[in-house]
Amino acid sequence: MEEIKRVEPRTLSGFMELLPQDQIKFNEMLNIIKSTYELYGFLPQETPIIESSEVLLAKAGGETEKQIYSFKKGDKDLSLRFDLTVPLAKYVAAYYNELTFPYRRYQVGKVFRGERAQKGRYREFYQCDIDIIGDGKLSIINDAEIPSIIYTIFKKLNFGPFIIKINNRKILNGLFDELNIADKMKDILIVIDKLEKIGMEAVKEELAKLEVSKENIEKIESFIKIDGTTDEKLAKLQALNFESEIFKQGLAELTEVIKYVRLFKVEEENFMIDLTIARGLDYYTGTVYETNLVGYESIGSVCSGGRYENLAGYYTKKDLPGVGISIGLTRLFYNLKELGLINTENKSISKVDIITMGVGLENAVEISNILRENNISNEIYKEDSKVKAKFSYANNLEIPYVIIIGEEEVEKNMYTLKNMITGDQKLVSKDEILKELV
RNA sequence: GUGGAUAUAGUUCAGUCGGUAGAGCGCCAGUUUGUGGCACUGGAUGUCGUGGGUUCAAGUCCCACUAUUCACCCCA
Repeated sequence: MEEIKRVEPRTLSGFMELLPQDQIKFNEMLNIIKSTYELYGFLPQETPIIESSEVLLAKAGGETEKQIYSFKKGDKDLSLRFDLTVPLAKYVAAYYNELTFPYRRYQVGKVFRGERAQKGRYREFYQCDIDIIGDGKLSIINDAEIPSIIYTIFKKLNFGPFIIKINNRKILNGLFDELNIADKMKDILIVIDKLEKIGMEAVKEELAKLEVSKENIEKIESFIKIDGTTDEKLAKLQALNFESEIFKQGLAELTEVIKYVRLFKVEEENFMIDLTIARGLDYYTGTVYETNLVGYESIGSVCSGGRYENLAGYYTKKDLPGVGISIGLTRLFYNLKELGLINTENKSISKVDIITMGVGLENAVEISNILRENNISNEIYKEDSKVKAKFSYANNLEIPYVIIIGEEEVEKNMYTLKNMITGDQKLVSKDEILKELV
């Protein structure tokens, strides 16, 4: 006999693979997210995992380009999508004439980033995106609807308290205008974004490294330290009396967003204004969001997004403003599991396992069909194994009911229904089984 | 890309001063041939990541490689 060279069955670093009990839970979360998106009327959208590099890298550069998975097939330069926003931009530009605006779509899928894998950070991960794209204009009220969707999802996911942090980039831009340091804005925002992680002192040190004057550092500090209730923060921002037009506009937008967030019934304890969130991504131009799980801030934002003024500028002349968010489900799932917040009690999908004792396979198929017609998931154990093994199968997979069919049952045209949790069993008819299980 | 750590059974890990390998869980069998979980009894399982070096002797010490992992950068 030829010897088979065995290969170690390993999975690449940075790629999540789950056992069935975890996958069941993961899919439940996925379903909650998708169904909630649809509850808000968002349309489903799919785009290819592979795109032409030219299309995908149209607006990229820097980090994105370094992290993207690219390869050649023949003479074609191809890349794996690294987010769902760029494919959305391409899609909207390509089908502009066939879409109805404002275009509200959701897309859930895997994206790829070739960076060093790390705790909760994967090279392949799920993003669950929603975006609302306007044709030329898009009401600010859309920016208030987004937190309401996040709110509904995290309420349904039921992993404990969470808080949606809301800010507006224009307020920050206005501040930098006011301080005459708009040229360093991008670097400063990256530093401010790290506040929660490294603390105020370290932020001040980093700002000093960027050659921000002492006076301006103090102003930035007192600005991001603005505290109080949501309404108090708005009032304090107003009281700054900044001349900057962009600041005034940002504040007006934020005020409007807060008003409608309340109208959308997001509870006061589940949202706040956080003047420090800026997001590294440079395409956000207005409202920005981050969501944290209260008590588990260290895992970072589990859902972020914001408003961008021009989605598809690299693909079309059309002016397409949008607002959207993305839930990083792979990271969220990983962190929740690490924290023990995921209870993976379901090891199987079947509610019933049908076991035969030498005879009765025909009866088994028949009752299996009937159960399925009544929407009861079930399976037949078909292997010629010992009785013990048959029951162990149901037990290991924690299938709650077993139907046993043997000589006695076939003769009487009855079934033994066993409850695997209590251990009780009884001889019953088809009708009684349905009555018990439906 | 930069810096640290780790690699032993299916899995989680122990292995002292260098002296040819262990535990829990899981798996298999039995107590129980129409009954799983619990309990008890028994059993199987290893190129000690790969290659080289030191040594009478290496899982253990040294070197290289590979893989994994944590942090930084950046981000979900």
